[in-house]
Amino acid sequence: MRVNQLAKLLDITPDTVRFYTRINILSPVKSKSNGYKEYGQQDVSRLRFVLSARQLGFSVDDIRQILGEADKHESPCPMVRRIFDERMQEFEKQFQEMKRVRERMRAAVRDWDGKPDKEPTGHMICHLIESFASEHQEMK
Amino acid sequence: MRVNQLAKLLDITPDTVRFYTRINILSPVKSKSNGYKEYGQQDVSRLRFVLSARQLGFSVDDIRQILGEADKHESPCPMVRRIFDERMQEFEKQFQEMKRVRERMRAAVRDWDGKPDKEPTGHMICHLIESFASEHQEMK
DNA sequence: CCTTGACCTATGTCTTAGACACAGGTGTAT
DNA sequence: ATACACCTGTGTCTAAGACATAGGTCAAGG
Repeated sequence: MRVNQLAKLLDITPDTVRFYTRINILSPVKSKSNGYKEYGQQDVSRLRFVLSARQLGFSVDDIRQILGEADKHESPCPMVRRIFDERMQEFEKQFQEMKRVRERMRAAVRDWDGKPDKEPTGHMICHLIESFASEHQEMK
Repeated sequence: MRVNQLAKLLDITPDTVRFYTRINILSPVKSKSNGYKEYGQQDVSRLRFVLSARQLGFSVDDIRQILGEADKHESPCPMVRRIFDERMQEFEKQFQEMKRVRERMRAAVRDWDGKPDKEPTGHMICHLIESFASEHQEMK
């Protein structure tokens, strides 16, 4: 099984497969005849695992550690729980930040709807952005 | 005014100021005596503008274009409105994706709460992740 | 046998918006 | 003169792939 076939099987791009190969999460064998990488069943299930973990917010580096633990025949579950708590906290923080930005963007749409365009002056670059900023948040 | 002082004034890190300097958004003059960069009032207002635009979801490259337009004494407002619509669409898409991930993470917490840890087997790396994945989404 | 053309491959570089590490400079107190 | 805290510019690094490039493979057709 070569890179393209594996990618299609799991509905990802060949570049993603190549990426995981490059960082040694997948270990295909190099064909002697043409240098192409041949992926086996082991790679398929490893990659499936990687994709599942990515969907849950684990970083690629997290996954590397988890795989390393499993490769030593030790249960990765405690590590998984611990890392997951961290990632979830970080994710929540980012999510709340995105919610704030989203509200700000929506407020800008409302604010700009009736306003005209203007030429830049010596102390104004774009009055839309600058007047919105001075109205909607404290500047120093 | 040097990098640290400017950073403190606008409540950002010196590295951020250096970054905008490196990409020529800010243009301090190099002191002949010690090679330090001296920022002027122009840089302060430019940087203030950059920060306001960043808060609204514009990319640094967007801001570069907007500044370029204003530097040519043309109104950047039409460009600003156009780019903003794009960014808002992209942002919304990302936001919805994050909402989905967030729900998935919460479901995983509930799912894992009662489950025990397990040793990895030949076809299971971490049963928490893998059983969650097979229950909660279609795999191929 | 050769050649076209479609498709495939591995490798190297690029991306964002700064953060970090480093080596050395400045300036004040001793 | 020296010790020390703080400051500076420059160079490198980050995450998770996407993209560009140069070349290889293989079946259809001449």
